[in-house]
Amino acid sequence: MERDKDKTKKKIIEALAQLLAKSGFSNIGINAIAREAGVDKVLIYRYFGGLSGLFAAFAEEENLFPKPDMIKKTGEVKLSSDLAEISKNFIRHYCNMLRKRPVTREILRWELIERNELTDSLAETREKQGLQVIALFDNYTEIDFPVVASVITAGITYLSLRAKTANVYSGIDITSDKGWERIEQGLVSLIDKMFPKNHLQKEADS
Amino acid sequence: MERDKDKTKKKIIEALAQLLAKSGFSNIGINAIAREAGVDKVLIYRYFGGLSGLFAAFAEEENLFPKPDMIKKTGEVKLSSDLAEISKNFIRHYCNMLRKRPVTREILRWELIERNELTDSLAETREKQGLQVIALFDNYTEIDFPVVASVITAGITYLSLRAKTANVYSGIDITSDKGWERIEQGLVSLIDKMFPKNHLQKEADS
DNA sequence: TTGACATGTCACCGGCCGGTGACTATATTG
DNA sequence: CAATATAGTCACCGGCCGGTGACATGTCAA
Repeated sequence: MERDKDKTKKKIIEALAQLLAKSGFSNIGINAIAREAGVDKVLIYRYFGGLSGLFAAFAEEENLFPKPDMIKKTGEVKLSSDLAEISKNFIRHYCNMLRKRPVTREILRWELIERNELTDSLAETREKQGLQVIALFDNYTEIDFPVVASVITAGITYLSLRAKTANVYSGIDITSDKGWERIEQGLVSLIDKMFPKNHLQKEADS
Repeated sequence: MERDKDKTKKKIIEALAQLLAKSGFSNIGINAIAREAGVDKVLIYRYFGGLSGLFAAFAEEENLFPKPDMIKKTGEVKLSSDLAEISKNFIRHYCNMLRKRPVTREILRWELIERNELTDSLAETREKQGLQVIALFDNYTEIDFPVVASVITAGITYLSLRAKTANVYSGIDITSDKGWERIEQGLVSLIDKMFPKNHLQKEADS
């Protein structure tokens, strides 16, 4: 008997992360978490008030959806470069972030099935950051930028989730680093098409 | 007692569709399906050999992922218009198809979680059709078209699934017809950017 | 030291699950 | 009519689930 409440709480929270990374949300339950943590399930009720409370604690604890570097701590956006560069950086950051965060992916997966304290919390931060970035493009009206940005990030999200149950999507390898470099690169050139530097230059390379 | 094997089989298959549309795949199980069909569960084992067999039968029965009109029955592709027009038509078809097919959406959702006879069957037809369309753009090398097409269709898929648990994605309304018209329109103008008719015309409207 | 409290253990409940064996009722065929 | 195959019913099993009450054990303060 360890008799250390804080340590036990931490063990439980880490067990949740472990379970998510290992087998996704489908097997998440009081029994499974307690088993994984090597702790009696009644403690989950006592310390967190059940699954919901544990989810809330987990959402606060972990850095599930880090802000891109371009968004400073103050929430201000670094405007050092043009819109195309901002877009490219965001895409690169988003791809890498998702690729190296299995737990975040599992929660995004979960989010498509049901809502709970965890998914809601993640969805909220994501929505806020998305709006923040999109706001930069307010005066760019040649295309419906919010729609395009939404579809592209949604597409990246989908492909990163799909990689768990498939290797290929429309011929694109979605499991290897190489495949993801191709995806990033392809999107980057799309961005260049969307934001032509100027018409003269465009005329020149034809 | 009805004593009509074929009718009972149909009842079971339809119960599966009903359940999927009603409450998604999470509640799918022998007991639930039998209950929904008003039939004893042992018949599912006898007639289909269990869930897997039922899934296979269901996949054959239903038209879960209809081909777009542009792909004729022979598999040939109608080349009546230019690449931009083909892309736009495909996007429109894909959005509408997903929006009006709750069962297909549920299976796509399922596909992100686990694999079974149903999800594999749907994934296969989808992959084939995707490659067929993308093949049309083989000689268009200005951008990595397969990547862009994959990300866009993946994005549409994600947003259509996400609409079950959220109303908004980066400020875009993803639940109403109006919101989806905006998404279609936004992508259509993106396509126009990707396939400029010619440089003279492009120069003219600036 | 002793009592009170916090921490952790254990056993049990009802409910749903997938799966199966034994049964009944109907239809068919000789 | 009788024998047999087929369609459908029913009861039961073990296992896992979420949830709870009763208990044991350690800690700390009066």
